[in-house]
Amino acid sequence: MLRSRPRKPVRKQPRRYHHGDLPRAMLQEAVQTIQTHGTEALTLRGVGERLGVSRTALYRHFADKQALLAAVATEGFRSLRVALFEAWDTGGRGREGFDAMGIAYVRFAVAHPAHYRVMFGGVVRPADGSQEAGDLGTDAFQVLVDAIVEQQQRGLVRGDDPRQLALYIWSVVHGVAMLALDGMLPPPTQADALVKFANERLRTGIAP
Amino acid sequence: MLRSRPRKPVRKQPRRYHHGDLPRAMLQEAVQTIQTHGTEALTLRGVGERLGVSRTALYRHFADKQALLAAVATEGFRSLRVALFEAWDTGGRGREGFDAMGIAYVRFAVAHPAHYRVMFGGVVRPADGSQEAGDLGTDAFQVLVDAIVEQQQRGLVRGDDPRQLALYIWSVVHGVAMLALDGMLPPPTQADALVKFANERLRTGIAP
DNA sequence: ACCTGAACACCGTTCAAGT
DNA sequence: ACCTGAACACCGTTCAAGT
Repeated sequence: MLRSRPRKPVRKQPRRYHHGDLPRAMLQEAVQTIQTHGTEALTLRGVGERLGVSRTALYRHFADKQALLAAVATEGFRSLRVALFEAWDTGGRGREGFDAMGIAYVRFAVAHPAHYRVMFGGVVRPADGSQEAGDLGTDAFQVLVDAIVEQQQRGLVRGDDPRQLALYIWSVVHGVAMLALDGMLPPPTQADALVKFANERLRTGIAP
Repeated sequence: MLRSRPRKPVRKQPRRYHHGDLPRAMLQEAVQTIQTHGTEALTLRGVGERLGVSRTALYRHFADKQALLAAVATEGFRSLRVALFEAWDTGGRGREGFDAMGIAYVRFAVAHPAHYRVMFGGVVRPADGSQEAGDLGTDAFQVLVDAIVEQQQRGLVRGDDPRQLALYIWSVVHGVAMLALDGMLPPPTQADALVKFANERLRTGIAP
């Protein structure tokens, strides 16, 4: 709608080979389709059509639709990892940066809801090519673990196992993100408010 | 596999009308199919076939596949609400019961992963008949809010807005559940361990 | 009212064939 | 190697017609 790029490029010339990086083009198309029209609107035939390529050409680069979705998930984890580290780093690598990380996490999910669901929606099975996605998920997770360790060294966080602390905190932001995506937090700014509240509770606990 | 019930009932008689509660039968079939073979294996044609009913008969009771999935989600929220209240109530409606609630929540998700994903996977859009599902989600949520209020009255929980506290705690258990479903917590017992840890952190906070 | 078969449009995927 | 059209099996959904 907001894009001026035409959906179906009209070819007056006879169909020619797609010179260039077709796998990358497919991935971009898939990500964009999911972002603007939802995952259920993603069809291999549509991707090929919009790229001016035959339907079966895609199978040269991705084993099947699952593999393409796995690549989409991988791309998402890569972006998420970058966003998290940036928030942590520019936030001063302390209490403030950590809070910024939480906000950045939820904002990423809210800004790319369908993409986020592909990353965590169970579409990517542990069986098929999701190992890469899992590793990248671990990479994003590692940013969180590192941030915790650094805070522990500064005496900002208690000395529990940083991996378990990270799992706990990931659970919180992931949970907030999912609730936001499911519309459980009516006003859109409510998500930020909940993250802020969650950050406070994470620090001081709920005991009176 | 473990069931002895035949997949495709053989009818030697000419097809007869399905006397009985077809909507309920459909819902049960859908829930069972999702539980045992995954959501992607759920097809209206298959449901009809297994029920000994024509494909189009289903449309008399559910507008479309989305509506059937919405009913599945509703059923899930109902079960979850029961499981949560039971854990809270038999746990003594105190600190122990509250911890039991958290464990019960995650166990429900782990025991019915596909069903849980239908409830929270965004399949049920806010647009179509998901209002009932949303209301039931609110019902399950209310159990949590009530538990918090009761603990506040007993001086077990600080006097914050119980609704926001409930959202926060729901985020935690929901996040743990999703991570467990995505296989981020390798050993299966790891989920229980994380919930236990989360329950502790919820009480005392992560500040040193 | 409730159910039926036939038909439509649309998928993912495969395959023999082209350059 | 990379791409193509045709074909196959399988969906969700609609519709005129039966009881």
